[in-house]
Amino acid sequence: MKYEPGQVEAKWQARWDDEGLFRVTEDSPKEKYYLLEMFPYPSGKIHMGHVRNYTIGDVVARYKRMKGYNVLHPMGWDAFGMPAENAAIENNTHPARWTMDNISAMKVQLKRMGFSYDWDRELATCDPEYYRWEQLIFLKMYERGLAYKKKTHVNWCEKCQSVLANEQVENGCCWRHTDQEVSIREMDSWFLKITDYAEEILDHCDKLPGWPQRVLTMQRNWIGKSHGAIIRFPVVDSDEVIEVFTTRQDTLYGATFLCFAPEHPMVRDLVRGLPEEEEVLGFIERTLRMETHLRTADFTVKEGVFTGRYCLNPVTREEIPIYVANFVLFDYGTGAIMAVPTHDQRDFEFAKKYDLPLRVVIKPEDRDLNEETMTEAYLEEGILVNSGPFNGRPNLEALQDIAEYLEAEGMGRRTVNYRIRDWGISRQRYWGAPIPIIYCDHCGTVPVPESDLPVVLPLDLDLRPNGGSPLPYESSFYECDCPRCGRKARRETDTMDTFVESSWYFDRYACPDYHQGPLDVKRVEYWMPVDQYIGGIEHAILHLLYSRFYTRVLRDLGYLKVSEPFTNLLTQGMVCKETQECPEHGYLFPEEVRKGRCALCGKEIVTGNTVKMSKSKRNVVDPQALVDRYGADTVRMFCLFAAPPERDLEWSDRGVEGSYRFLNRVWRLVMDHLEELRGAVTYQGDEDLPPALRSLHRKTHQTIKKVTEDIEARFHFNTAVSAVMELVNEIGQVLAEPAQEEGKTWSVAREAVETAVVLLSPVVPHLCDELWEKLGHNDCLIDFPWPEHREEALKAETRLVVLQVNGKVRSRIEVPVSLGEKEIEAAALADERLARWIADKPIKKIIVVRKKLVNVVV
RNA sequence: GCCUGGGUGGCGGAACUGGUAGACGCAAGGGACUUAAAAUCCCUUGGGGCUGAGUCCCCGUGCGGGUUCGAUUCCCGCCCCAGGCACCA
Repeated sequence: MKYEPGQVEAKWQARWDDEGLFRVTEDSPKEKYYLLEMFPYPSGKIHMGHVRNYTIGDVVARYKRMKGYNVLHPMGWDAFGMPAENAAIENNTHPARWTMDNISAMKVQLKRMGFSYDWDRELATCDPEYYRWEQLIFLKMYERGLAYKKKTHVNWCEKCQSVLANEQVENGCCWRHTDQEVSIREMDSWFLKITDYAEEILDHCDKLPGWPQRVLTMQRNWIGKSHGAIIRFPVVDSDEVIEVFTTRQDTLYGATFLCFAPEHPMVRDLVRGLPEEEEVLGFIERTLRMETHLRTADFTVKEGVFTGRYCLNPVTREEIPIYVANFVLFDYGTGAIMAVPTHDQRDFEFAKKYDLPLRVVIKPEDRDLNEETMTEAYLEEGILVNSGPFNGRPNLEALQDIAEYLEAEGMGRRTVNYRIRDWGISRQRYWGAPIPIIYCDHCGTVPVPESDLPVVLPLDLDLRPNGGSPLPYESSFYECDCPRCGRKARRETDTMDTFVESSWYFDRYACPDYHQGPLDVKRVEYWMPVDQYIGGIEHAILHLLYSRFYTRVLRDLGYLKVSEPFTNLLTQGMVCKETQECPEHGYLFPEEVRKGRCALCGKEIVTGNTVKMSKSKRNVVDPQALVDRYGADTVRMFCLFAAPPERDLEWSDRGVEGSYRFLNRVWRLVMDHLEELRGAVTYQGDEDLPPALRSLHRKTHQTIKKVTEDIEARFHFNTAVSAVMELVNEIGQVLAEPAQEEGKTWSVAREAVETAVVLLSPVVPHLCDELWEKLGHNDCLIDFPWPEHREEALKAETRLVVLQVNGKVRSRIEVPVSLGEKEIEAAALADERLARWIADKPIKKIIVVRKKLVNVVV
């Protein structure tokens, strides 16, 4: 009987479905285990990245279930977003239609992969039953001041016709349209106050031992906490005071000028009516037209313009000039800096360019610095000079004292500054959750009453061909009555960033059918936190940081008991493949290449580097085609076998063949000996065995131990699969040789074969369930307890000891396990080959490593 | 520039706490079976050396040093690749 993956897989998928095998409830006596993979955006087809992510998750889910946990393994759809709008415009369809069609198609594909999801908990974020609760949460955040509106300079993507959070800008371009430069616009936007939670989120980075260190490091750097001071510089001939943030108040006596960021609103007031006004405003306009990214880049020349105004250095009482400079960031600190050219390289370059004064205030212990001859800023530690009462003090020591002095004198205050900014969530897009706010000429900004939720996104309207949102043009949507005064009012037409939906979907999985509120506190308390979260490394900051923020907000709103959403995090690497390029036709899809030549023109193709699979490079493999050809089990196995999950996976068609061959081998191993195996009683370790069988029995239990450890401790499925391959190889060898004791042979073989099938079942569940049934079992393997190795079976009579002379391997001997160190040493010295190497050289030292190695130093 | 990973055969990778480098798989070559092919099975496969082809010798984990009886593993310096961040005051 041939292995027919198509038939086997259809049979078992139908059976799992019929039995509702993966449905879970909260009333199980078993301990809960919440396993989650990042939900997909319904783009139309699953890609290799999905397959890899969800296969890793499925193995863990099935393994944990077999280990006796009540496993929640849900799946849903991150269903709002711009691609739906773009596709809708292109294909003359509706985003809702496009999205729902994609969901159906991808659901079929996911089911075809045999993933063990509880589909009863499926949710789509574009469903009003989902986003109504998101709107409610927004209102509660608004009540608490966690959602607010402010004018900001925002990143604007022309293609999206939408604002991008700073975090969504990549290389100065939109993170979705990497060829679209981001420009700066002033706009009124809604923000969520993630900064209120920055300290807690940062602090708890230390309490996430189940997260990869590098993700935590990235998040810590993103939050960017620094201690410093805000120092007040009074403006000459004015009541105004300029506040600057600095972490280097120790250099305050050396501050010889001050710089504003071009965006700073104070600048316009300061220059009003001055002869410098025109030049300053011109400079600001020119500078702002450059994107922040480029403007502040390392290689950009530091430029600025004098405002014509001066302020007082609060400690030296000197009048110092005020500049506007391109390198000062408006969003960091106060948007203005004190410039200390002697001890900051940027300030130094600026001062040299505009011939501004320098004053050294820190000197190295062993020499003096000269302002006239310095060629760069002195950044090291040293002793304070020219610093009034602080002269002679080491600069780091004086940091605190100077801050206290400033506070005492009313010149400033100590402060903690964060790099992270509040989360801008306003999007001028259609396909998103409406922000539940109404603007009334009389009452101002009025929240939509809870009883009026959800504010439903209207579906029956025409999209605008240029890509902008139709909502501001749809009077039936924006026209409304003010909930306070009843007069005509206008509804907010911005929708929310889709990261809002993905910041709490994992909570909703606990109670997707709950209608009395966003979350059923009891059920959420049962499931949360997620025990294991699995997804791509590309979400290391944004999604994961927002989710950590949202979890705390929901906790403070009383919906959640936990602070951290994800106890353990596994970030998997990318799926890569080499590119293929035709000199004439450019990048080619794999199916456009025939025997190393372009299918279109016959020219020889050039094989390029191995890079992340992407449509633009055309180095993509469609999982569906592979599943059709080899079956889901083969695809699953290859994804796991080719590399450990955290590493990038290099795609190899040959490797897939290899996985398919192995599954065929397992199939034949069982089917070729089915009668004998079924007739045998599984060996229980209770009888004496001849050496070959004892070895197989030992291998069986070694494999159990190895596979369990590989999955449990480090998710190294590649080595787990290797271990089972070794076991299968050894079974094959034993069965190939003529057996001495038939009965015992089949008995031990049955134990080995069944073990291999059970251990492989999380990886290739269809094949294993089929073989399991053939072997005479009725239940699906997911309800079979994961095996435990028998310590007794691992024991051997002899062991290999490596013999070295001066650290080089010269011989190997088998010794009885019972031998002590002294006896092993004696056995080593008795070895002929070793003796040849020692010869008559005097033995200086003998090192015996417990049960492994003897090293003779001569 | 900074931060974080990584560099091991023809290829993907293994070696878990400093103890046999290259498990397992792929590819390649040879052989068996077959009219033939596919499939399957068996053997060889890091490089080099050798009147005694041996459970032989030398070299070998990016490069150069070091610690150690012993280093892919630890330390110092350097090179390269990938990802992230960047005038952070």
